[in-house]
Amino acid sequence: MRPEFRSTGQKDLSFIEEARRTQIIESGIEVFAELGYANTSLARIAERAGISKGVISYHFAGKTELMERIVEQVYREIIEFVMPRVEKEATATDALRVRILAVAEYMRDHRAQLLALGEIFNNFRDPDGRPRYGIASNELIYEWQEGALRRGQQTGEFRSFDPRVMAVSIQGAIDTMFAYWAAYPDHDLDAHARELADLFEHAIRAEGAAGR
Amino acid sequence: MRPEFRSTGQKDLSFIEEARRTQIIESGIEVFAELGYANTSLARIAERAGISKGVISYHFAGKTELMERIVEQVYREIIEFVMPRVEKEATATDALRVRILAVAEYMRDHRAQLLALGEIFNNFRDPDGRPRYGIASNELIYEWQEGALRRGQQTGEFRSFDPRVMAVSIQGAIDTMFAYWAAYPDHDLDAHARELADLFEHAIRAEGAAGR
Amino acid sequence: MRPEFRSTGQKDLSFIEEARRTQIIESGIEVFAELGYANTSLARIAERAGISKGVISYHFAGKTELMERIVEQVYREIIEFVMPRVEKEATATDALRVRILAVAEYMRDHRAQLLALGEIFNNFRDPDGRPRYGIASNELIYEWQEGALRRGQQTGEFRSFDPRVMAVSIQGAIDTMFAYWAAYPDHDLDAHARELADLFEHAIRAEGAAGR
Amino acid sequence: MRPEFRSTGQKDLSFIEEARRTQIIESGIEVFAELGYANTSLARIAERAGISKGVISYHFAGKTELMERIVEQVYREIIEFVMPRVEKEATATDALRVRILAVAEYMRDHRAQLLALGEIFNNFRDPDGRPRYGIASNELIYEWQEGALRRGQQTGEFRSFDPRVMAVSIQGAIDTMFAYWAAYPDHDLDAHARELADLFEHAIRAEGAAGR
DNA sequence: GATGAATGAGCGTTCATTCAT
DNA sequence: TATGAATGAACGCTCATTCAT
Repeated sequence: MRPEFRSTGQKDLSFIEEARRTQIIESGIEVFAELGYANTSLARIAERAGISKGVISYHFAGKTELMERIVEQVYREIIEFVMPRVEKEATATDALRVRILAVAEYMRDHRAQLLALGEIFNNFRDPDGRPRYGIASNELIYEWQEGALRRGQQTGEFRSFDPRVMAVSIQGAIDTMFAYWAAYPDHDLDAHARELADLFEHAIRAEGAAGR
Repeated sequence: MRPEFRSTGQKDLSFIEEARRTQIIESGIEVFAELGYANTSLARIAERAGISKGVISYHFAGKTELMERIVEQVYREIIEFVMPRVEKEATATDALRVRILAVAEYMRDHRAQLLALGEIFNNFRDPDGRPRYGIASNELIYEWQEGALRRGQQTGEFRSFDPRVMAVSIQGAIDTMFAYWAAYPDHDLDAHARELADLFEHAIRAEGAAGR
Repeated sequence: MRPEFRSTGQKDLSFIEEARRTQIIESGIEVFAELGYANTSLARIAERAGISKGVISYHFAGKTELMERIVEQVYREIIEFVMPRVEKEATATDALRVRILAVAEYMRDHRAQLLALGEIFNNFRDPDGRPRYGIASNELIYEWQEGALRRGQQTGEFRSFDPRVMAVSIQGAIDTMFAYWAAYPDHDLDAHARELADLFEHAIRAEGAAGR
Repeated sequence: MRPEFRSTGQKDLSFIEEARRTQIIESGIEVFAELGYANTSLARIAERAGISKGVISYHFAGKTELMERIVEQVYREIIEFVMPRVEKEATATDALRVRILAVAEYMRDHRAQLLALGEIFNNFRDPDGRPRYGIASNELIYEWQEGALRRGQQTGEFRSFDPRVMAVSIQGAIDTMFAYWAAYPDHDLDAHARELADLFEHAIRAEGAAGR
């Protein structure tokens, strides 16, 4: 049994331990992405990683913890990629456009990560049957986007609309863009992203404002 | 075992047979909706229907066929509900608005059906691991919507944009509306639908056109 | 999945179902008796019964239910064998003697049953780690024996002593007799039982009373 | 790996080695007592001891040896506690009484030790499935007690009875006293022991002898 | 038409043990 | 001395499917 976390925190994870966990997480991402949630078993992940099945149970408390770590890691990666780019923008309009383009840019090199994230998000349930993640996990994103939209409305940049519905729709359009590209890898992701940015620019700008 | 071949086609399904299949499909929809794809087994569906497990295998070739029938039925219901309403509209703009509102109206009374459809769409895979449905199954919808958008562009009603991306985004926004409402049942679905209609009206109308 | 009990109760268990359950219970008794609690698995019980492993899970809710059924059945058998014999006796002294002899008689032909019962009694624990049975399950026996002893004291047949301690010790001596005989099958069980009856007769009779 | 052979015997166990073994044995006793045989794993013992799992395998040949050492130690402790007290008594009657009282006294402060001993005694089996200990391990005690009883019979102190059955029953009554008290910690252990001494005094004394 | 019964593969998990460091 | 890491077998259990009745 792997020792529990000690007082000094995660740093106590040895180099080897950390490497194995990373390896298992990456194999897990690949298998979730390729085979889907229902066909992903610890045995298959172990096989992919070239290790024995019990190793996963040694490094993770269970399948549950492995999935949580996958979600955590991918989520963090996305945010760390997207947020700095967005925060550089001056206007709310530009921030929204950059957000869409940045996510698309991240997608291009992290197809498996996002597929795995989706599989787990949509399917992982607690023992009582309730979704562990699901759309409710987007709450932080919704709130952040809502705030940005409200500010755009206050400056007069944006027209009047329900910021929550708009925030939800923006995220939905981004997710849909990914799903579409994931299904049709030849689809032009960047062009799609630019179209999406245009779409929402037209959708939210104040009535009198000129187009780009 | 139920005979495989019948000379006169579906009409040979006796009344009892048809009733059983309907009963099983409805129970299946409930279970998929409540427990999710990974927790839905034939045993649970049979339990819900109050029948023996073997009955399902008797009436359906397997879990696979049951899921296909569920998808078929729900899909057909939606189309039969939405299309007549859409086709009554004269302008492309109104048709889009009505489409969104009609789907929302359907959602209100068919939460389980749409949840089940989503579970199967997102998770059902062929033995080789490839998705059976997935976003590619929206192709017909995309093409229909694309055509409508193109016509709007030709009449000058709509601005210039990529009709495929717009069609995909419209469908994504509708799906997202459902997922959001399914997670937050107190959410005002009709208001959301109206906001969505406004959103896309602004997003697609020709530059000089007036708002509503 | 085996259907749940229905309103009309156990009689709904079909003949085959009942036969299989009996067969599995008997195989379970044999395996618990031979290999001990820790070495008894559903796989070994199935192997002994000559059936596939899953059959047990089909007929019993789990290992837990199987063990409960074994305990129930053996317990009931013992009581049904011993009680009628005891109740025929007139004096408390004779009743005690007959109880000991009757249990010994039962033991002779039900070694495996009693070994299995002991294994489960001593080892079966709830998920929280607390013993499911254990000595506390003897409470009914203790109370019954205690009552008989009290009556003997009231009639002046027995001397003064703590009836609970005596009841516990009688049961303990009987259990020990079984364990000793189970370990040394050549040991003379009947002679042991008679010695035990004498032992307790001397131990409990009123001071002035004559020996046998 | 720890060297197997040492020329000078046990004294070669370094102080640290001895301390570790003691620590592991004590943790093992606690875990066996609390969780029972089937739920006791080396991992849990190591966790209780606050050491890595491999350490146990380093200091003991395996789980087998650890259990043997636990049995040895507890057994020795009991004998060292009880025997000197018993040997001080002059009459066989008093020796028996003192034996019972002394064991009860030991129990009071060594509940875990005796529980662990019982778990291992009743469950530990050789790879071939046969009990390693079991009631047969009481042989030395039986013989010693048998001898004492025979001497009492020769001096005319005791009546005629089968000394082996009596010895087995005495030990059984003592074990049962412990089990009962272990299950009901509020039970008055000393009163129970005194009752037990009275019980056997009445059971074995020669017919004409007076009570206490 | 319908069922109860059975199967065998696969699941996540636990375990005692081994071994390089 | 001591450890972390890994292994592979076995565990209880669930599942879709098959089949005789």
